[in-house]
Amino acid sequence: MLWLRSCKLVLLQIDMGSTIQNPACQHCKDRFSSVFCKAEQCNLEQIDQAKVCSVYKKGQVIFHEGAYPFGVYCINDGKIKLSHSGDDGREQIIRLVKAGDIMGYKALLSNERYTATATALEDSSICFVPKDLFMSILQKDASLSFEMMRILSSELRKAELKITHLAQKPVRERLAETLLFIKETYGVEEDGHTLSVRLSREEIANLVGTATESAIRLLSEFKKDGMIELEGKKIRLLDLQQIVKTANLQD
Amino acid sequence: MLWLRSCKLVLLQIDMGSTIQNPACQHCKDRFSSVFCKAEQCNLEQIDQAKVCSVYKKGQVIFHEGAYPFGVYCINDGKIKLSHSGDDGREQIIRLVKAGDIMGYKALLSNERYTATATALEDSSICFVPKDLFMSILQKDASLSFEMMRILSSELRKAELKITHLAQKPVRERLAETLLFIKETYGVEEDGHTLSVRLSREEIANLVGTATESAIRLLSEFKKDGMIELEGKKIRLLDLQQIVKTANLQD
DNA sequence: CCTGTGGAATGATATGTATCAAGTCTGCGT
DNA sequence: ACGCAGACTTGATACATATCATTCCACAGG
Repeated sequence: MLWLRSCKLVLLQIDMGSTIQNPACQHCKDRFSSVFCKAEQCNLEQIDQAKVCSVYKKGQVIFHEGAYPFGVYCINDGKIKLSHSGDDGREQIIRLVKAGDIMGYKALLSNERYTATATALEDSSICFVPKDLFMSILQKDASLSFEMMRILSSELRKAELKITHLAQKPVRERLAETLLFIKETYGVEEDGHTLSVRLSREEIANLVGTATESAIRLLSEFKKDGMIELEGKKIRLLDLQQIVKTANLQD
Repeated sequence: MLWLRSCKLVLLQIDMGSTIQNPACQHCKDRFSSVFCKAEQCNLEQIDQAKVCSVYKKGQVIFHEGAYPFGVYCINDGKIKLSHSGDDGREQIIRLVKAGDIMGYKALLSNERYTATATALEDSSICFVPKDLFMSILQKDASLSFEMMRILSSELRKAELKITHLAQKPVRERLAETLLFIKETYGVEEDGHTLSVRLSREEIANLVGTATESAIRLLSEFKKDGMIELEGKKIRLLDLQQIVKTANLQD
């Protein structure tokens, strides 16, 4: 019983991430692409004062499905996955989050518990803005509200498109689409081809919505067809045109 | 060439719906459940003045995927389906809209074209609020903005859940879930069992995300198992507990 | 009344994907 | 360097679901 409690304590510590010197929002390299770029200057300063910036190691959980939200998270640097865990334990990746993005706003706005778990895909530095402050600024700052609505609308549009594709497209097309989506989201390395995230095959499968083995098999096929190149977790998109064609995108 | 143009004119006329006596928002039976209930009184009056209420017949299209939005629609009475049409022409129903709900806000907020088509499931009376007015009120009225964000968040949550289920659950479970969803949305008739919408088998399939024949077959099974009763397009949910169990809902 | 039409139902069959079961590889801690 | 656990890969097989074809049925129009 004793070890259990101390174990929990350790976990808690891990979950908090380690607090680092707070970098000023005004100097954040993503201040022009983030939501907050729309906020009024005075509000931005308030956020800057109140926020807490932490570093999370790869694999660490930032927040858990079912937990109550106490604020929003703004990614300073790094890559995060947001995922639902289905009834049978299989996870479904709902969103990929990058620097400048915020997360955790949905639960906050609808005043419910988190419906997804946020996990760091690599070491990441993340700012936390407390609920009360965020909500009160949202009340006063129309352009921030507006930006939030824009983001929500855009996420909703993407989600609805994903529903349609999940219902109507075969795994092969969805996998090709997912590769393009990863490229859109996180970009490529200097060579212009290698995706700049390292995802496990299981994660790719959970993004596509299929079994791990199916994802592996199709990736091998793509490789055989010369569309991609595989080297461990590195994925190089060689023939982009062919991938787009395979994805069979119309809308 | 001439007949083509006149044909288009006729279609346009149909699409507009027929304008009727504008009922006052203040007397709308759904004014307490709609988004606008949160709007400040003065703004509500403005909306009331500017809105145009029209009647659409069953099967009529209110707006089309790909068209530009000029305002939001608020359902006064009736039932609407919102659907994507996939690449192969099959439609995916993404939302069922009822009295008091609004639609068309997503395209408006993200300033893009409609990504879905709205079709009346039965004769419906729908109010149209022009874009400029809606947007300008949104700028001033924080509580309306807030309510919009709440709605968007909630829709997003539902969409993400649907993604997970579509990826992980078999058709049988999704069909049961869909029946419950229809009940939640539109309710039942006086007998307490019969769903109060008439949907074609194809529409049910498009809601579940499966082939029409599969939906039909499973509905027959449900009937054989005594969970439901079928009579043409009427569906009676007899054994709710069993349906919930079949849906296998955990989250 | 017949007849045509569109939705509904059912059966036969094909096929994509999941699942199970071995293997192989790889990185990591000792 | 070793060995071990976890990730990856590949193959064999089962199964759910889509697809195609046919029949049935209700209903509207001539």
